[in-house]
Amino acid sequence: MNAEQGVTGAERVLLVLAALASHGKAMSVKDLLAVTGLAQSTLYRQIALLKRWGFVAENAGHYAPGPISLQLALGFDVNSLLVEASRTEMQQLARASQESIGLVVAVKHQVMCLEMVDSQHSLRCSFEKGRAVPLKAGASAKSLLAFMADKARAEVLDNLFDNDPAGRAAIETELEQIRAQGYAVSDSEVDPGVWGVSAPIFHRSGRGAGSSASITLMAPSTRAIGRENQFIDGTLRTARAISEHMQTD
Amino acid sequence: MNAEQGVTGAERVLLVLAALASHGKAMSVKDLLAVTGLAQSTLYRQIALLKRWGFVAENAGHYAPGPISLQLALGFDVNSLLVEASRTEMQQLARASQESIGLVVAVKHQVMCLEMVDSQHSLRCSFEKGRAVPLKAGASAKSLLAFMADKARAEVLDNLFDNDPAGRAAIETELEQIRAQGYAVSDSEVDPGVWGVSAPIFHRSGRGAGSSASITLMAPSTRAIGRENQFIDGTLRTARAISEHMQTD
DNA sequence: TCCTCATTCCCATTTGTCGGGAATCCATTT
DNA sequence: AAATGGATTCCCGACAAATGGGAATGAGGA
Repeated sequence: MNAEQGVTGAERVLLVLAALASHGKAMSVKDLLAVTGLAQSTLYRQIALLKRWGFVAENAGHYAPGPISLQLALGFDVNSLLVEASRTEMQQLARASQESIGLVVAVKHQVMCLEMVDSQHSLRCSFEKGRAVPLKAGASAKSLLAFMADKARAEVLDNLFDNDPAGRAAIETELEQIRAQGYAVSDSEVDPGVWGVSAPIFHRSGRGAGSSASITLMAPSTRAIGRENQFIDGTLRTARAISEHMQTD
Repeated sequence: MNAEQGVTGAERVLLVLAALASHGKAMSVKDLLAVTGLAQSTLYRQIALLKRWGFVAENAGHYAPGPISLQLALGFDVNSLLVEASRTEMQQLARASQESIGLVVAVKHQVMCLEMVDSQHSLRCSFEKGRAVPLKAGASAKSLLAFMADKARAEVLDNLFDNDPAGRAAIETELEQIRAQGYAVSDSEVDPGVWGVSAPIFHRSGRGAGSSASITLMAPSTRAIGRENQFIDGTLRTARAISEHMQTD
């Protein structure tokens, strides 16, 4: 039994990198101090290290991910079986539904978009590859939470709802229901006017049989009215199809 | 045993990440052991850490960059003043020359492509964003080496030519000449049939006034014949224009 | 069945890291 | 010009944490 909570040693470097990644724009040292909670001298040491390796770049006192990030992203794309296996199915669903389809995963306490096939409508919901939002609300987040490993879920919820036992309880029961029905729905839960449905992809990674990826369909609420079942159905079917690809490969 | 001296603590994590980044495809533990020179137990500890944070992903015993890479890449794009400042100029040069233009930087011991504007010809030279090659040969590499800080150059050359004093001496004098003329040229030096010219971009980052980025024009050797001066000229002009943008900001 | 490779554990040792605080720089502001 | 505030670097003793050797286990492959 490992006590995993204390931010120790090497973890501090990753803490800084992760902070830069999720912040979305260049951060000052002050920002980083606040976000990471590191001591000043420690922070500077980590920054220097990361800079030396090309993991962060500096612009006049502001820090952002460095050039090696591009290389990493390239490596991710090339090697992601999941994205590979999903692309075709996602395109089919996009064509059939005429709405936007996303492939999302849970990373730490965020839901991140790995791949996106946009709707052709001029009014469309979208999301960039690599963009992330808190793993807290919305169809994607709920679907991911519902079907992730119990321990991992507890860890996330402990963190995101530590000051809100009521909200915590509410989401727990909602997740229970989502597990029962096999998908999650949201309406204007994160962004007003956006309706979404998300279903889990199961891939047996190693021993665990959990899920940490989902397929999400997003549509303007106005276009979703009356077509909820069609959308839900298609999303479920797509997620299942991808799950099967992941088994056999 | 590690050839380098400075591999300490937190650096080991980055060592693993960097190895995955530059390898280009998923690596087995055995590969990583060989490349990083770490002890088995240490390596596994680093991998576990990186996995926990989403920096690496695993597929049946093979490791590759994880999803957070996409987020990092996004952050890099958004915040790279250099790329921002270069894009327009690069497009102009591409239009004028009808050849491919790349923006490259030196990262550790590699030359990495940050941005690329492709030629319209069906026979074209190209290079993906994020792709990297050894900082050893070719117009881009030589231009970067020639104009980088003395200490950094020494560090790279010490490393890449440690078994080849003759090659080391040869490139030193070549770099000398490149510094004098302000640009580097190559012909079939890395890839057969590819001609290239590369000129440095100067940006005063902090106190140092060195350069670590270059603009490179690449063309099939056959199309370069007789147009060398035109290409060299255009590349120099473009690099200078970008340098100026970087000053005034 | 034997051998290779992946993965996990244990533990004594030592090595590197942490962070408080102060000193520098630098660019503005007053 | 002096002062103010942020960024950045340096120093150093105490402490905790990481290292890696080795062995054990599991899974395939040949």
